[in-house]
Amino acid sequence: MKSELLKKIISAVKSAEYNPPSDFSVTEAPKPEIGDFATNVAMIIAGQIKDNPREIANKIKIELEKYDDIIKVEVAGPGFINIKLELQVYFDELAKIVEQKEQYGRSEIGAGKKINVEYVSANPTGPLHIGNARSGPIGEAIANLFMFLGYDTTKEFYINDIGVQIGRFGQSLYHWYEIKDNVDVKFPEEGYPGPYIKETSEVIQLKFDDEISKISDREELIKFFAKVGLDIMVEKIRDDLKFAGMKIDVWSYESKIAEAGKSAAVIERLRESGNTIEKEGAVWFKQPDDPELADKEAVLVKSDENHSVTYFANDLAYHLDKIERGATKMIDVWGANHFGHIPRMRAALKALGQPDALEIVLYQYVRLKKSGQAASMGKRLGNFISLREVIEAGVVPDAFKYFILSQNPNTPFDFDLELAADTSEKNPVFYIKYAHARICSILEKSRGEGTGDGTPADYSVLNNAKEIALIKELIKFPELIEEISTNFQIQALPHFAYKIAGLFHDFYGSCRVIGAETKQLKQARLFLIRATKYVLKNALNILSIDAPEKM
RNA sequence: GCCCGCGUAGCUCAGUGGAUAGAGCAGUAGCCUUCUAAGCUAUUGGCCGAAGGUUCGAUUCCUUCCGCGGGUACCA
Repeated sequence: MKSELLKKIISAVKSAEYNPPSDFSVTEAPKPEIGDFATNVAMIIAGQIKDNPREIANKIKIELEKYDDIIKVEVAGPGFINIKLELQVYFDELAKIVEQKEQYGRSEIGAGKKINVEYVSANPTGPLHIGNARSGPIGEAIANLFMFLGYDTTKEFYINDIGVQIGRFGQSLYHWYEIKDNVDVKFPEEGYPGPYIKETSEVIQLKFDDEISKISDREELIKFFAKVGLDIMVEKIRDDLKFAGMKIDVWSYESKIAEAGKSAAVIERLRESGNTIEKEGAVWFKQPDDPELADKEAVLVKSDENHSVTYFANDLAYHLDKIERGATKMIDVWGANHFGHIPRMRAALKALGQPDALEIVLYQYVRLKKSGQAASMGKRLGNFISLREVIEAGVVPDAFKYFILSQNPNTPFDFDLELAADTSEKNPVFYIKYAHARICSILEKSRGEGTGDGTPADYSVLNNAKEIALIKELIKFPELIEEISTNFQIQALPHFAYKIAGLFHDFYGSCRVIGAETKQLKQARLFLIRATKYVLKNALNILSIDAPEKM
């Protein structure tokens, strides 16, 4: 709708004999009484040609008034042009929602394209805490959104099951076994301090009693503890995600990428194309010829005795693996601690001929708030709140998702568990769900009364301001979805759903549907609330939030 | 030190080069013989971190400073 208006404005500007500027805006008018849309085009032109903006606006106004579906054009303030459209334009769009039903807002722009969304990917050295869990709803929603736009979408979790951290994890678990024979043994210096480590170690000792007794070598035992501990943690993470209503399609293991020789192959490819150097006993990624890549050098193969491969090299191999599996675009949802990883990944992918394949959505870490003080949280710090704790404390999964998704991923936030549990039932998500349930209830009560598919309603009886306001908001849905698919500002979607719910509740309060004054009005309103239901349901589906028929 | 992000109501956060800066929670006062009161109505609350600059117009863009977080690993 807005894009059509944009075309008309450009052509009106031309008719008024001005050059349309490239960067003017068309926005919703600040108040419905003023108009539907407002544009600053005249002021931008005025700035360019040093002329009076109101005069320019008046000339454009004359041209705009020639369009049939524009009923009022006004020049206001310093040179805004406020435009009011024929209501029929909105009714036509409403008819489209009713006609397309759950398909409204869907598109085929993604047809034939494959997207891989990688999210959570928490280190399997502990349970899923709300820092990592923040990426869950974000990744889930982004993946759903692309699916909605017709992309073949895969949701993926990458498990970093090898490397230094896993070694420390194994040592930490082993410690609680070793200490039983030797009370003086010290906890590993960079071990994982959380109490779950001791609990997990005891579970392992009990469950794998036989196996443990057969291993005598200390290093082998540590490896054993790491391996089974890892399986336990992955299972736990899987359960927790499921518990919170999130569904991962593919679980990929770093070890499998490495064992399949994919990391070695990537390193070899980079070597052949002249993108590596050897120094200090290690192999580095380096590309001094390209000014963009020149300072992005990073180690691929370590100088240690095993010449072990870095996380970076494995991650590169992993991303190429996703491309090999068919992904035309990869979206990674990464925590802020991966910030430093971005430039070298981009640089190396560019060197490998995949400069545009990777999009990264960065989210800031959640801080823990206790008695007014906020503190960083992490597995290595040992002071975190797990996702499960949050849910068990009374924050229902849908409320958690809404809470996370309604914020810009790039904004850090402070989480207060008690407050969250306390206010969970007051979470705005219920306001949205309630709107959906209310609609379902009305539709149920009026079943068989002209809501059938083939009955076109005469929408022109909808002339209440609340009805019009609701329609005007509903029809923004398709453009909003497409916008988010390019800017990843997912928080706009929950806010949109909330606004729809608010407009509906408002409408509900002053307009009767079943008891409407005339039959025509009742029918038109039934169609209006059906349209509202489709849009709400689609939005909630994308957010991975349940849309209940009853509450 | 250097690089990136953030700083908006008591709390948690939206928002934007434009016309009076928003929401939830918290507070105050009302509304259920009527399609679900998980709702509605009214109301309190802000030098949009500070100072400069660009602009017809800055909370938004630029510079400096302050505060917080992250990065600056042969951790992930």
